[in-house]
Amino acid sequence: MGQQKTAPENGTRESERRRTILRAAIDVFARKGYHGCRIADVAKEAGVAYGLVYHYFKNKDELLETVFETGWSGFIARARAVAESEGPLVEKVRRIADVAFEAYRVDPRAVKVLILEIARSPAGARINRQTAFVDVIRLSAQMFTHAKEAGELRPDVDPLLASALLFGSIEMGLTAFVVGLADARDAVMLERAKAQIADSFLHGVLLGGASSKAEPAKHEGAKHEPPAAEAPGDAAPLKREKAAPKARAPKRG
Amino acid sequence: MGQQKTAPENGTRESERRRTILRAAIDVFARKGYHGCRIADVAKEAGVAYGLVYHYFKNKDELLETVFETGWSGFIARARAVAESEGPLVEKVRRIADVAFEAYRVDPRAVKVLILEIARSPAGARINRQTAFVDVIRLSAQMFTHAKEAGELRPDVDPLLASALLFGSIEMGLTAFVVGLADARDAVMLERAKAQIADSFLHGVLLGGASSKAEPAKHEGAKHEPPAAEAPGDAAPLKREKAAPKARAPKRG
DNA sequence: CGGCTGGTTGATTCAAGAATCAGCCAACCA
DNA sequence: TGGTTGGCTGATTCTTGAATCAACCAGCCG
Repeated sequence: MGQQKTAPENGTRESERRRTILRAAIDVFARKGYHGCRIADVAKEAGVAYGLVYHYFKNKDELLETVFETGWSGFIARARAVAESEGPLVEKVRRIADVAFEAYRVDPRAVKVLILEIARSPAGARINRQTAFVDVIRLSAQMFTHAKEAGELRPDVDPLLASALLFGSIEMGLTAFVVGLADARDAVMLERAKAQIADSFLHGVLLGGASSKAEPAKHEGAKHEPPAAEAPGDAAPLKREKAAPKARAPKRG
Repeated sequence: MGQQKTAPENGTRESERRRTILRAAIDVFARKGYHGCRIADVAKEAGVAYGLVYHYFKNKDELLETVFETGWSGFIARARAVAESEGPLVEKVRRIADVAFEAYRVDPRAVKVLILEIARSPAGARINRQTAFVDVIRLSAQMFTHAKEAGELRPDVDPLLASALLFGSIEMGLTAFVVGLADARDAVMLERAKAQIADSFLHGVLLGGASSKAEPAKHEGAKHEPPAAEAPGDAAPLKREKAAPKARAPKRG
């Protein structure tokens, strides 16, 4: 019984096929959404027989669950590493934003599924999903608690809420890209969005508030001056044209 | 043809029954999620025959759509009113947070559905949903653009992104309650959360940043001192116990 | 009173698609 | 070479639940 169905157990002994299917699932979910696609779609995308999906995954739910765990565990591990590391809060917040945006840059599809399908979705919340989501927030809440004790935070700031706000900002920032509100094809924009999220969260948006002056805006030593792309003609340089994705037609044959 | 099926037309001439069904739909969606419930559930909840649902709504999708429009239109109208009003940005931001939290206080179920089911959900994005969501963000982005021109915003802040962040914060703040991370039964907590969201967004969370000193923290003239409930023992006063909601068992008879 | 109208009912129909299963085939071993 | 194993196949079965529809009933009008 060194290898039974639906259980890869040891991460390494994971069949090539299984991974192919998982990848296909991510792509299909990202394209049509969990409910909007059939197992057949996943199988086809993976170039594999319908039945094989069930060889590797107990059912459709487990498939989504696995997609989730795969993607999420990576993120949470990195986030945890940052949260539990030593250093000033300012730095940590920036690095957390980093982690999230880097994940998006590397695999936007996966992030899309995570954000759109899993993070919320109460339906079939058989698994952690919510729990896992809540975990990161708790995790970083601890970070804020420590920061507060160290006098880095305003005393009237609630750590749990601050944590929720940080991730809310990050999530919505990413959502803007996922949804096409902002152009995701431009790496510079991702970079700027990331920076602004951290900055706004830390210093607020008001003119009066300490601008990034107090801190080097970038910890990569790059531009201190906004890039030329910053055309002030239109006030929303992140905006762009985008055709709405075509939804599947109603069933009627 | 003064009144054909599935079309209430004039808001006022809306049959009592129709409203009952809509209400039931909100409750059931909030409890089980859109995909997790059958029309039969809605009918039962409304105390109405199965078929009647189809008398008033073309199909399940239209039902969700209507729930959405009903709830959302109210919110967007208020938000727009605030965004387009005169006054300092600080005030506007606070009032927008107000609108959102007030909506939640009045009808948490409806807000839950809006947040969990509709705002995201790419599946069946037949209608606006996303679009509508995007609209509010665009709307408030204009507000930020004006504020920026008026010199109220830091120059390096992108209006569109700022808007996304504000609503991201609000949404995640509410989500914390929806999900049970924070205790929603306490009006004081809602009040505090609301205040902190606006404050953090405006001034940031750092100690160095201008605290709410520059502005009266509350525009309702109420408590300037945090209530006694503010036990500093645990660093996360918003936390509370909560049993996980029971999910429907897997189909297997 | 008897027939018409329109809201109401819920059993029946029907399609979608999840899950199963009987077996195929390639590799490997005796 | 014949037999065994196990990844793999995809037509078939079965369940679920959306949508339909024929009949019902209450009020109303002629």
